[in-house]
Amino acid sequence: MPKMRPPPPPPPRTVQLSIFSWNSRLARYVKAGQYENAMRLFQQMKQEGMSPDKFTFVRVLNACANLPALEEGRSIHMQIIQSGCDSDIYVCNSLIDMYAKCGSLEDAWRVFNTMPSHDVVTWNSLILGHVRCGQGLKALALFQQMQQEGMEPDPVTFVGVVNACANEAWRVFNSMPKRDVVAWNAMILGYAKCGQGQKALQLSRQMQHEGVHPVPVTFVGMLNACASVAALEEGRHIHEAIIQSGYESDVFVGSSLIDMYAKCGSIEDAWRVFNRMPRRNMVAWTAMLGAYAMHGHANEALAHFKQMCEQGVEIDDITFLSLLSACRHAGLVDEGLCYFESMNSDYGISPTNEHYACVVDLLGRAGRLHDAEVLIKTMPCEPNATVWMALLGACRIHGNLEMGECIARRVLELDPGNSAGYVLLSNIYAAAGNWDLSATVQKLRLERDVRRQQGRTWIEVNNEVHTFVVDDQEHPQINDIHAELERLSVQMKDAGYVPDITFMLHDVEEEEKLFHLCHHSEKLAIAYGLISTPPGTPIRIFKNLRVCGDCHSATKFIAKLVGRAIIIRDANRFHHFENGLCSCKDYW
DNA sequence: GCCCGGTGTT
Repeated sequence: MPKMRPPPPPPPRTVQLSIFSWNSRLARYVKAGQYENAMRLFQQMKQEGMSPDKFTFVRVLNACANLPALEEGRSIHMQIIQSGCDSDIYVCNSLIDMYAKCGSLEDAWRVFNTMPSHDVVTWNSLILGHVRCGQGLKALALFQQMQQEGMEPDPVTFVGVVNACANEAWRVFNSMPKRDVVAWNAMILGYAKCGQGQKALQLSRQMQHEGVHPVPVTFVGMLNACASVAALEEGRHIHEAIIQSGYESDVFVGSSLIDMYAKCGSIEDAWRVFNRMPRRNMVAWTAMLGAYAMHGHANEALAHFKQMCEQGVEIDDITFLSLLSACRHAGLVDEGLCYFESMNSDYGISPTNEHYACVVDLLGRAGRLHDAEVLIKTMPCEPNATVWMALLGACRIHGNLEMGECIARRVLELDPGNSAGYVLLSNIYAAAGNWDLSATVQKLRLERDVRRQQGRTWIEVNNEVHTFVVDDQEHPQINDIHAELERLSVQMKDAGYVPDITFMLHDVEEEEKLFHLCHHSEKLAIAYGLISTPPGTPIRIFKNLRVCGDCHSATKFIAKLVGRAIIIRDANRFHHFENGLCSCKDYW
C-alpha cells in the first residue's frame, strides 16, 4: 500500500458548495489516482450535509475499486440503494467493477442479476473481473453469452478476451469488422506481456499501416516489446515517433521509455529521459531505481532512493523490491537487511514472498545460507516456490549438496512444472561429480514432461535481430563467426585465458566439453557483433538465461583484446565488460 | 460520469 498523503485542504466554508463543485473535486482526485483523498472528500461532503448524486457514487466507487476497499464499497452500495441511485446503469456498472476489482465476484454477479438491463460496459466489467480473478474460461463463456443475448462486443470486451486466452484473441481479432486503437492496444500489450516482443512490434507496424494512430498506451506496449527483445534501435525510432506525436511528457510513456532504455542496455538514455521528464511520479522514480539496480550501480541506486525520500516521492512495495535488488546485485548485505527491516517499521509496507526471495538471494549469494534458511523459517506467511528457489540457487553457487537436496525437494513439490528446480538440482549433483543422480533428476523432469528452456543469445544489428543457440549452424555468416572465434581464442590463450570446463555440467569427455564451450551462444553472438559492427563501438548482447561462467570470464579477455565495451544482459542483470573487467565484479 | 495502459522478484 502506498504511504498516506496529507488530508486534502477543506473547501471554503463561506459559500455553500454546489454538488457540481464537490463532484468535480472528487473527479480530480480520482483522475490523479489519489483514491484515499477521494474517499476522505466523500466522507466530508456527507458530514457537511451534501447528498451524493449518481455522479458522486460513480467516482467514489471508482476510488474503492482501485484501492481496493471492499468494506467501504459495500457501505457505499447500501447508501446507493437508500438514495435510489441503484437504477442508474453507470452506477451499477461501477458497482460491478468495484466488486470485481475487490475480488468479490459473487457480489458483482448479485448486482448484475438485479439490474433491469445490461449494456456492453456491464458485460465488459464482468468479463474483465473474471479475467483478473484467473477465471479465463468463465470469461470466454461470458463473451459467448453476451453475443447470444444480442450484445455487440466492443474493443474493451476484446481486451478481456486477449487476456483470457491468446488463441481465442487472435481468432476474434481477425474477425472484428472495425478494429479501433483499443483493440490494437490489447493485442500489442498482450503479445508484449507474454514475451512475444517481435510479434507485438509487427502488429504495431501493421496498425499504423492500416491508418490507426497510436495513443500513449500503444507506445507503452511497443516500448515493452522493445524492452523484452532488447531492440534498442527500434526503441529509439519509437522514441522519435513519441516526440512527433507530442506524447513525450506523458508519465506512463516516460516510465516505459526509462525501462526500455535500461533493459536495452543504455542506462545513459534512461537517465536522460528521467532527467527531462516534466512531471515524475513514483513509477518513473522506481523505474529509474530499477535501472540502476539491474546495471549493478548500487551506489547510485541508494542515492536515488535517498533523494526519493527527501523529495517526498511515494514509496511502495515495488520501490523496495528494486532497492533490495540493487543491494542483491552488489552484495550489499548489511544495507539490504537494514532496508528490509525499515520496510515495515518506517514505511508500513509488509514484505511479500518476492521481497523475501530477494533477501534470501542476498544472504545466499554472500554465503550466509544458514541465515537465509532462518529468515525463511521466520516468515509470517507460507514461503512459496520462488523463495525456496532463491535458496536453492545459493546452494548451487556454494556447492551445498546437502541443503540443496533438501530445498529442491520442496521446490519440486511446490512447483513441479517449473524446469528451473530440476536444472538447479541436477547441476548441484553434476558439480559434485555425481552424474548418476544428476541424470536421475533430468529423467524425472522428462517423465513429468517439463521442458527445459534452451539457452539463446541475440544481438540487434542494423535493426535486425540475430539469434544464436549452442553449436548454431544456421546463421548465414557462421563460417566467418567461427573464424573470428578461432582468431580470438589464440590471442586469448596468449593473454592467459584458460577455458573453465566446470561450467559444462554434462558427463562428457573433456575434448567434447571444450568444443561446446567455444560454441556457446554467447560467444557466437559476440563474434558476430565483432565482425558486423564498426570497431570501437559497444556491443550489446542479450541472453534468456544466466550467462555461463566460462563465457563471463572469456568476455573479459575479449573486451580487452578488441578494445571494445561488451554489454551482456542475462536473465537477471547487466554485465558491462571493459578493459578486462566486468561491472558485476564477478559477483553475480 | 462506468469497462482497457506503466515500475519489480524467480
